[in-house]
Amino acid sequence: MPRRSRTPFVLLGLLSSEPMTGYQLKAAIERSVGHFWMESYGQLYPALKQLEQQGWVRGKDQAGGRSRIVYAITARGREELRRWLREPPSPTPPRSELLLKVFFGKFAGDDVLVQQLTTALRGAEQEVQALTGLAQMVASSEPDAPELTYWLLTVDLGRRIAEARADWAKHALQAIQGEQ
Amino acid sequence: MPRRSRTPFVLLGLLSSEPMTGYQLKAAIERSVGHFWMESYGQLYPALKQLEQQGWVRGKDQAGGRSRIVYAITARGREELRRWLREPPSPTPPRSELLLKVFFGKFAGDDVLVQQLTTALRGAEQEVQALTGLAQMVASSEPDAPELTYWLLTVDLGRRIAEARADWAKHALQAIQGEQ
DNA sequence: GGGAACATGTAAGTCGTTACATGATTAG
DNA sequence: CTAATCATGTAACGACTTACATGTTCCC
Repeated sequence: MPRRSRTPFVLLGLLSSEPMTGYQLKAAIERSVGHFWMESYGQLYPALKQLEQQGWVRGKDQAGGRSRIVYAITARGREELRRWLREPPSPTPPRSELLLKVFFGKFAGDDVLVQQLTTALRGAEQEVQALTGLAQMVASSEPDAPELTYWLLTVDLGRRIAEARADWAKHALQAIQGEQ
Repeated sequence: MPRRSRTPFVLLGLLSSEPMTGYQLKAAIERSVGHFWMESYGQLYPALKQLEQQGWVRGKDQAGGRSRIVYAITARGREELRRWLREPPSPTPPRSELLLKVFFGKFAGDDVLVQQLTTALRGAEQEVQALTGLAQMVASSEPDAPELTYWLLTVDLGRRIAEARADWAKHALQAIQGEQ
């Protein structure tokens, strides 16, 4: 059984707050869940059409002017979103290219590995910075938004994982260099 | 440009140690890098054929008896592996279904979210246990293997991230339940 | 007038999983 | 003899990315 796409549910989730066009949905994804989820137009527009066929959203062609289709979630759509939210997340097969390069590190020499780990450390530290900054910015600009708690939680997991990666990279560098 | 498959390099990496059949490679992947990487036969066998066409591995048909093709890495293959090991890992687009469910949690009710987070906490704790046990088992059974350091490092990142997820889940549960 | 942003979509191609098909060998 | 393991592969399908194509509207 092929793993099911979660694109429809991202769209339903965002349309639960307010009706939007496909283009606006793309922007909303980047703004709100962009730090842990992304969609391309090639996924988004076909998914919207399918959602409409299923009756989970309704699209209104804006008459006159620029071509625009504003999509709104239906009662059925809300129901299906709630059903999906109750399901346990399907386990993602873990894949880390960095770890592959660590594991086979001996075949390229420890200097290469040190280089990779240093870059990874920098990257992880930058991500910690970026997510910390993001959280502060949004928390101060929209301190009363009701969904703020949930949003902050999503940023927090990203930050904790980035911190774990940074700590690990430091540890790994010590283990490699200390051994030489 | 489409993202390049890393399957060939996993195979090259494992064949760097010793020649193997496709079937043995599958088992070796599970044993060694299975906690952060997996391959299916549907990827593996075609990849081996392509690697042979490129001259990065050489396959020897076992004459007589059961049909077996033992693959060995070539000098060219080692070169290409080293080249790949020097390249920075291509950034993986982050996708977390759990975070999606947290972010849209309000649409299903906090009780659903608590359920999801509790399951996630249990899962993360189990993973910490499993990886800790794995590290101890291998470290004690093969204490002198030269590649042990590298292997332990890969397990360690997994463990740290699982710990971060567990800590986060606890924090999230407090944030949700404390708010009610 | 021109460039940025708004807006919708498709075509081609890769990646990857799952399920199926087939058969030989070995251990009990 | 028979079940597990060893062994190789393919077909079908779905997910996803990238690049392309096209046109409008707003702001300077």
